[in-house]
Amino acid sequence: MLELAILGLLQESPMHGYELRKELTAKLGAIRAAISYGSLYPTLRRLQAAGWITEAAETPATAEEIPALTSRRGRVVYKITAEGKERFAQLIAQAGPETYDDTGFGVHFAFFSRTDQATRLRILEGRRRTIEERREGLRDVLARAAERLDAYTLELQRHGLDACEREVRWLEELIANERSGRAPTVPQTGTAGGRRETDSPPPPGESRKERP
Amino acid sequence: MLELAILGLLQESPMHGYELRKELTAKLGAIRAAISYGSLYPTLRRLQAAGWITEAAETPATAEEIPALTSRRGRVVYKITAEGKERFAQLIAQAGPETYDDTGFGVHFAFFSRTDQATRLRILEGRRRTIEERREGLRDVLARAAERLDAYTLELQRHGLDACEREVRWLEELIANERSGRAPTVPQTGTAGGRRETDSPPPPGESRKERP
DNA sequence: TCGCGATGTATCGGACCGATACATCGCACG
DNA sequence: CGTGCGATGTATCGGTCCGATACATCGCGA
Repeated sequence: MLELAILGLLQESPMHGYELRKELTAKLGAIRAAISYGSLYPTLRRLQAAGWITEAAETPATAEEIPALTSRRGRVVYKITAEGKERFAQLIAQAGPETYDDTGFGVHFAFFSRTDQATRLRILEGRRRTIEERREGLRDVLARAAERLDAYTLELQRHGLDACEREVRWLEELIANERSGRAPTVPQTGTAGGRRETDSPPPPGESRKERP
Repeated sequence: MLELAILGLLQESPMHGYELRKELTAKLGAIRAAISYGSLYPTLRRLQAAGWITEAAETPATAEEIPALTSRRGRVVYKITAEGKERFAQLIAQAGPETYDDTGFGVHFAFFSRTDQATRLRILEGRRRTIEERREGLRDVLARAAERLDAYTLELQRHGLDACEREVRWLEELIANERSGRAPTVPQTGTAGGRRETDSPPPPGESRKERP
């Protein structure tokens, strides 16, 4: 998952670790708290070893005369390679079961603008399926095992069930929009009454050489 | 987290691993998919080594005469010890930062009927704080960095923000109820219009059978 | 009788987290 | 003037948990 996210972000521009973490936090803030350096740096090393990213020298020109003194460590800027872009395209297109759990779906969704429409639709429907199953599980417990559980546990299940129903509706909207070729705009039920006028559908992205 | 959940469940009745997993899935279904055996069994071993739980022989009487033949492995039933109950009480009362993340809060909440009211209130307020901070982070991104992000990422943030606002409202209800000493009943906005008539606040002890 | 799905215990490699360490830079405050 | 502190920045370590896999038993229907 982290691998996919890093490859996706570096496709937008080269970055160093700290920056990557901030961007990651901004982009995935809705689904996870913050990426730990304890997973970020080892992953960067792994990606570099695999040849998907490379170090880009930070201040390449003006090579200082005295390199030995006060060995400045400096920032390490990474950029994606051609192989890395291929890897990203492959990861983004193939959908396993982990594509539909909370984190996996969030990461895939965050890069939907780099995903072709057929894949987007497949992922949205897979996610809907997953949430519907979770929802059915919760309904079962509430209907069949309610007397075994205390009031707090029941309230937790109710809240979870509500969240599932809400997410299914959200996914339905997105799927409908996707089918009709519109931008991912969902009628705002939330806070401010005003709805955003997102002006244009994202040009259906780099439509890779998917078979016509 | 798993440790706390196991200790809590075994306090209700002795169980073997498979059963434990099913109960865990039922009780925590709203917050996590299913506990992996790859973490369950090692944790059981750890808890046993620490003396919090012990093996309870499954078919103690009728010791078979031929123990060497066809060495039946059989189920391993665990029960909690007195030290285990102390450990549970200690874990449930102390609140660190991990108490307020999604999983941690869910596990604590699922055992609220074994938690005293002051601790319940503290945890609910801590959780609200955490979600409010997440909400502010999302609002910041939506207000300040919207033009940097694509339509899909924005939609993800909006959906996340909506979930945060919803959860804060839910927590407000629970906190209000807690303060007034009522049972954890939240006015149902969801599917079926009927509201449950939970008759009494659960006496802070083990109040098993809830409704008659 | 044969197979198959549910029950049941167990391990292994890997992903990710939280704590920690350490170094530099700019700047506010005394 | 210095000095301390928060932001920036890279890095490691131990531990928790997951997903895949293996293997054995039991009941039941074809």
